Amino acid sequence: MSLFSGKVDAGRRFALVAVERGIDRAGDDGAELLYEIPAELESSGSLQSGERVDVPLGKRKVGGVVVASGGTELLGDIDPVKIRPILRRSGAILPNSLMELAKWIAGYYVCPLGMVLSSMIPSAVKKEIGKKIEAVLARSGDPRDGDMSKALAGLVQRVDALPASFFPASAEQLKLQLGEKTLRGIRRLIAMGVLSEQTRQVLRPSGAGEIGEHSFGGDRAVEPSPDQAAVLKGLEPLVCRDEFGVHLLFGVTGSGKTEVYLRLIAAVLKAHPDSSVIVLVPEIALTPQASERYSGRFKDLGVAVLHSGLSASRRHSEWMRAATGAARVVVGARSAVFAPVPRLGLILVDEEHDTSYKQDQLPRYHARDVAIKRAQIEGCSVVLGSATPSLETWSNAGGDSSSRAPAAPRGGARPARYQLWKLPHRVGGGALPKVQIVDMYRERQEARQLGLGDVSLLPTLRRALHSTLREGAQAILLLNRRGFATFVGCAGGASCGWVMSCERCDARMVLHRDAALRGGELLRCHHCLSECVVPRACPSCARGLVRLGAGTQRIEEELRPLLHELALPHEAMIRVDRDTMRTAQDYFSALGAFASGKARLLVGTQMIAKGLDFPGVRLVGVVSADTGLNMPDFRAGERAFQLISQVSGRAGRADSQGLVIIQTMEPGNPAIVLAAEHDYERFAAGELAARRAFSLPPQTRMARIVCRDEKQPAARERSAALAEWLRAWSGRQGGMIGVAGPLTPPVARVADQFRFGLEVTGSRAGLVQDALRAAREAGLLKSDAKTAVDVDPVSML
DNA sequence: AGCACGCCGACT
DNA sequence: GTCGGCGTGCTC
Repeated sequence: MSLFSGKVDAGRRFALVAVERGIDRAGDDGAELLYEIPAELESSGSLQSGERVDVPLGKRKVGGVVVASGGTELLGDIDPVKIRPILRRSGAILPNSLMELAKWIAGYYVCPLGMVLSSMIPSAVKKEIGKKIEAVLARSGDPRDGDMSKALAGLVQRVDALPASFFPASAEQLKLQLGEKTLRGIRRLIAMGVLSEQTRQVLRPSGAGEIGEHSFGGDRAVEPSPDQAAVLKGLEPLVCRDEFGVHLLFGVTGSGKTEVYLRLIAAVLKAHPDSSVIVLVPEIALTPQASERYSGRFKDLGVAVLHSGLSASRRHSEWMRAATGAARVVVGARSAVFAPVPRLGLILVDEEHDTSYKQDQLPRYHARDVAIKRAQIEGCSVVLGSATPSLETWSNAGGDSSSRAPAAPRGGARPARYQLWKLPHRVGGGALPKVQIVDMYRERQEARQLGLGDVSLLPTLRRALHSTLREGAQAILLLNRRGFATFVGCAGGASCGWVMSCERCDARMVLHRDAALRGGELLRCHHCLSECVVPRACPSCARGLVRLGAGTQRIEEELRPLLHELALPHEAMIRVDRDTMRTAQDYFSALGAFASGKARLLVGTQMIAKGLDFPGVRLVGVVSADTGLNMPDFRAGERAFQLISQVSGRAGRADSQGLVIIQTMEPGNPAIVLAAEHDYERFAAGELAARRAFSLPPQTRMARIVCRDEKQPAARERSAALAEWLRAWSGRQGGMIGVAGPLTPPVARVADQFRFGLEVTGSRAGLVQDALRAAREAGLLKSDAKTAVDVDPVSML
């Protein structure tokens, strides 16, 4: 250290950087690392909090985000020789509001800050994909003297006549603008010093991305229905007011929620000309159809669409358009909640109940709750929309008026109950579809008597399908199960009992029969994705095998003869599930074929239940409403209700009334009966009463901790130790926290990892937070490969 | 996440 | 003796 070190240190600048790796030093939430800012890095302005930088970490270079910058006061007790310099600023920058949001997410969802920040910025932006260096020309000085031809002098004059904003421009652009045939004159001007050569960075998006961008102008503002007008009259002034507020738009399928969204967006953008609006939709609903409505209506204000079908460079450019305010409407799935708009005017969360808003990897955030927190930070409104709101949202909106207990606010937001707005009727007076429940026990007997054998499509659905297709209308069949058969076992039944299960998971393997396999069969584990061939006979007793439990492939096979009978081509039926829809493009083209009428029958999993609006659909069949209903998850009933309601809503829009046929083994189950009666409110009231009786969410708040280990005892012991510690902690706090576990999950082993779960519950989110924070600070709890912390889980499996 | 350091079993 | 197993902890 030099004699002048004091003096030298005084000028040195340092930055705290949250690096992208999973550094989660327990206790003091100082997971950030200190780096020195080289003076030359700040020659073009000082380094601000929120800027993305590259820093050295060990022997590697990693990305990170500056959390704070300052002088020697940041040094603290860190050994100064360890401090290394920041390598580069990448240019991307997160506004302060997003930095604050990131810190909240890191705390609330138990995740290192660096990881949260990393997931806020799309990888295409981090990798700077599509960024090109382009040579450009700028107007620089007067011509050096010397003899100049008349023509050249004229060219200089014409260059000077161009508006200053035209520069910098590429030589090619300038040539076109000046009407020159060649670049010769321009080259002369460069040589004379009239123009100077520079470089600039441009974003050149390439590849897929046209989806949803060809604005046909197909959308036109329609006169609002009386329902819509009433909601808009009340809601518009509230969302235009510059303050935090949460609203639930509860509208039946086909009630025109989107038109309300569009008008709210227009109102906010008009009231605040510097603001932008974020629209969140479930990934699967982000179709060209849907995004076109936004692009069409707000063409002039700029619409950025972020969906999984985008090329990386397109994603980068869309993100930048949102960041610069070039696009004032941002439409996207979950992660679009982090769109770095300069000023946020409103967030819309469509299909608010959709579980795809919850990220199932770190950080395990819920985009709806993050949206609410962001709106609170930025002082704007959130409008949640759904025909089947999550019970969390419904109770926060006071929809369940029988509840006396004040609802806990989501995500630790300050206690602001949501305002409830209803759209109880379909637009144009269209009727909700007629729903018929089919008792599968009864109809299976009928099917056998008719000589149909063991089929999945029972007589009533079969007849309805036949007449619908014969009359030229379209039909949708839902079965929320992929593959051909979910059960492959010994034909000997109970006398042998052998079942084909996965070697690495405690789960049965699913039989797939794929066109890609040339009619061949394959067993696949849906948990670890391993595959194997089907044994010729039972390996235990050499008897034959049975294939039970139908999936979408079996339905497809059962339908082939029907298509044949109706002289419909092979392409008239499309199967839509994760096996056939590998890319967003597959999905878009399938929907295109159905929209054009080329396809008449759509068979699929829940992928087909969301956001599609095809007026030609007259029949919707739910092949088995019981799939999912028997899941060991307290939300199974809620899920089933939502799925049946959503898919039913696809039937009979516009003028014709639709028919929905629901096949079930439990024709009396409230989730099914009330979905058939389109009675969300009664379903919610009953379900909430049950949740209260069992102290389940939304009555309480929950966090789930899953310990994993390839050795079963190790997983159990870690889980038990954590449970014991949490119970002791809770005891010291007066027993405010409930701890259940270690619990064996329904699938106790996945990919040779044994799992044990804990459920931490409390009457308020803050209590659960306190418990998690205490465990984290005691060094017992950190999110890593062996421990998963899931706050407000949406799935208990 | 990498990648070091470090403390116990089978080899030249 | 030493080579190397992968458990634990650090990276400014």
